[in-house]
Amino acid sequence: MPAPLYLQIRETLIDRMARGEFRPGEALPSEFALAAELKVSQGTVRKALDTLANDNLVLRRQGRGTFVPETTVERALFRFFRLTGPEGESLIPQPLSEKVTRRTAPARIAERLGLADGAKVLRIRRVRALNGAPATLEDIWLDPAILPVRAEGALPNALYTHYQRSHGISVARAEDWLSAAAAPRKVEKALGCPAGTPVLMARRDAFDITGRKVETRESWFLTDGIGYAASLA
Amino acid sequence: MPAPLYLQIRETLIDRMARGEFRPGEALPSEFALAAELKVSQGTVRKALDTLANDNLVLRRQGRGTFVPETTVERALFRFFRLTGPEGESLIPQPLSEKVTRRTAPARIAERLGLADGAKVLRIRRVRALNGAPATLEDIWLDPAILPVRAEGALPNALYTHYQRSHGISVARAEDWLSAAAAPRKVEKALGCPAGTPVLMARRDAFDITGRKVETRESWFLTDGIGYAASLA
DNA sequence: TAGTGGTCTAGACCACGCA
DNA sequence: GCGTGGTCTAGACCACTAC
Repeated sequence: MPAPLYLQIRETLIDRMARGEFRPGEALPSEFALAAELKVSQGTVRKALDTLANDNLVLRRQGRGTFVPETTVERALFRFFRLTGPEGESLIPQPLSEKVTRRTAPARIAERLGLADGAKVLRIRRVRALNGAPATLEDIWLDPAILPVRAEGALPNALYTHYQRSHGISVARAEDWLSAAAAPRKVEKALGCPAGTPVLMARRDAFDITGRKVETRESWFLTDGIGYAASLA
Repeated sequence: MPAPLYLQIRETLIDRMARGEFRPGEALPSEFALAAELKVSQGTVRKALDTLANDNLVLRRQGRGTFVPETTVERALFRFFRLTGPEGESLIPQPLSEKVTRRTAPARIAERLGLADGAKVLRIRRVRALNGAPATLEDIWLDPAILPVRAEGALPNALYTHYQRSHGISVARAEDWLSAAAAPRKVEKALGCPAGTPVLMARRDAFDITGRKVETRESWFLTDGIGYAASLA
């Protein structure tokens, strides 16, 4: 039994976005144009576009068109940066330091990125401040075959924007796994907190629009008046 | 400008579910029956039902009908209990102890429940085990005017099932706010962990289908091989 | 004014569950 | 076999945007 037409069209459109035929910020063809091209009714195209809009894979604006989302700094920060104040106020992280290194993947990282044992990967280690004080240490691990981030030159605060602009990779979805731990030594040093301070530890896998894993990271957060907001529906 | 028809119908259906006209586990009238009753086309009713299904407020099953979701134990546990093993394996909490008390609301709780300062509330304090060891302490705060949970008799493991069966309240949505802390004394005592153990602290507000806040809770989790799973789309 | 997505309708046929 | 929701089509009109 074949998948419904509208789901086939959905996949077609995802493919075309992924291979860069429709680029971030650009409008897709109109519903009628797509319907004519794909030889289905406009209603079927609409249903496909609705499911994409629902997953934040396209942006529909009445009177204007259907757009491939741009990973703007604001979007990246609000959608994928979940640390807020106690009443849910957004916080804006301030970069303090960052360093890109090429190294052999630790076993757990190689596994999470689906690479062979001993593969070379890139690690971005960065420290950011919240409310003026150093509060986050992030180790971001990348497969250079997918995201060959260059070590030279400062990276922007919103990494996902950089992935899209410089490497054509749009992060569409992420899965976080949170636990509490005593700050490891590297966190103590980076954030200047006392030995054994309880910190929020987050493991994240991030995926592009085709569902491919493009990043894995390990982050540590000082949660003094700060928390990770999650919504369950 | 009035809201679109299908949204008005959505609200009508939510109202009717909330006032118990359609009960959990029961089927709603068919699309055609609703269309005839509400004097709109079947397609419009369908669109309303689709938005409800999308928010998990109804359950659609081809060939059978559209159902008001029952908060089964499984559903409550999988949807609103987010602690998993490192690979995302679900864990099933085992109740160890629980106590319901009536007391004056602490200021922060009164505020979160929208009650006057000094109002009387119910507190359920319970301890549960994961993987065989005590791992969670939960303080659940209720407005007795909404959820007059009785102190006598054991409560089921899945509280939200109890809210629905015994009080007609269906929890539809929750917002969690997570931070890390050194275990407070009550957590040390309840879970038997050493002083100062880092624990995951979760603040939750839970809402019914009409959007009314029906519960607030504060939980502490030992995260040894355990984490809180969150999905960002 | 022209073109876009948003709403609403009407009707056909399909896939599924059940008696 | 019948009733349900799921898919697909066709067409009308509205609301918003751009020119």
